[in-house]
Amino acid sequence: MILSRTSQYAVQAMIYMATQEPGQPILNKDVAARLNVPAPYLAKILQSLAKGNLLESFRGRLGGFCLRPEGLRTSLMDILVLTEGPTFTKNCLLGLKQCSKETACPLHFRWVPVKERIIELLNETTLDKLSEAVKSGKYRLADVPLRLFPELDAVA
Amino acid sequence: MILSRTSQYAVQAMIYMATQEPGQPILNKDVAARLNVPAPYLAKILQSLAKGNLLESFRGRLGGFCLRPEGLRTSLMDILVLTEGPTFTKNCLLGLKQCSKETACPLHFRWVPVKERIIELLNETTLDKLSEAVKSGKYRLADVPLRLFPELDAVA
DNA sequence: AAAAAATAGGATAAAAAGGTATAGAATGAA
DNA sequence: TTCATTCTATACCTTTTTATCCTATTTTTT
Repeated sequence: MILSRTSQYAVQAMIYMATQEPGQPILNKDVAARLNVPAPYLAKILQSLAKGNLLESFRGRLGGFCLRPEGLRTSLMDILVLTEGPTFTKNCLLGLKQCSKETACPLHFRWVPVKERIIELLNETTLDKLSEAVKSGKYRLADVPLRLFPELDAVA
Repeated sequence: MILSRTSQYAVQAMIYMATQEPGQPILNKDVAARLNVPAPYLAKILQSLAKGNLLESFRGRLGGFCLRPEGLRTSLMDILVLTEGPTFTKNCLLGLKQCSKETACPLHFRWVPVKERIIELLNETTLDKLSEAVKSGKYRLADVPLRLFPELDAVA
């Protein structure tokens, strides 16, 4: 309804990274297996997250990706601005190039307060909260239940 | 942020139809000119709105599209269910196939109340309200100001 | 120094969305 | 009837998004 597949994968991956041991690089292919998404595609996404300074990347043996030191404070907004573009929450619902308080589309004043709620949610929802939720075991991050990949439990 | 271009055009077109004389067919090309969108593309959209019973269509001379008799009560949700598909507001933010109260993604309980607000907005916002807003002259429906198309004032 | 393991990056392929073109069918008027 | 007008239907093209593949390049281990 709101997010591209790229963004969905990015958020899932970031939450997963946040559940892992800090500072310990995690392999792209392990994240991909855990989330059940195509590894080469996910690699591109992780690379762009690294370019955007949300992840660190290390090449070579013992390489991989991991959160930056303060990564747990990353908000959903931080991620989505990278994956959806900087105007993510700025556009008119009807697609008008100019739509502001002065030159408004007929939906503008109805939409703005709802949009504010969305923005608030994206800003206040951070990886530490989300990773705690996942670690509690009450929430699932991917479609396939964990138990179907017992070989990954060791990695986790 | 939320709507496909097809949906944006559909909503714009429906609002425009609602500002017109009831029962009087309006030409696709006039709507396209007024909204400044490609006419052949808009034609497809209007046809699908007609198939979905939101518009009536008439062929031949004096033909065109117009709202159905009770069309002013059409809500944004009515339109978007047609253009975005019936699961428009039903999907998980993270794209999980299964995401409900029982098997929730970590965003679920944060997202649901915001989504409820969006759904409420879409359901309660109807064409009569929106067309009144446009007819008041305080809101604009398309990017190009009306004055640039004086030849359309007669049509309107 | 060489081998192995990992990301980086560019080229490419497939699918979906956006947009165009064309032929056909219905309607009203000359 | 015939013609212009308008929607209908289908096929097609283009662009964007999603996904894959292959070849560097970097780093660690041997």
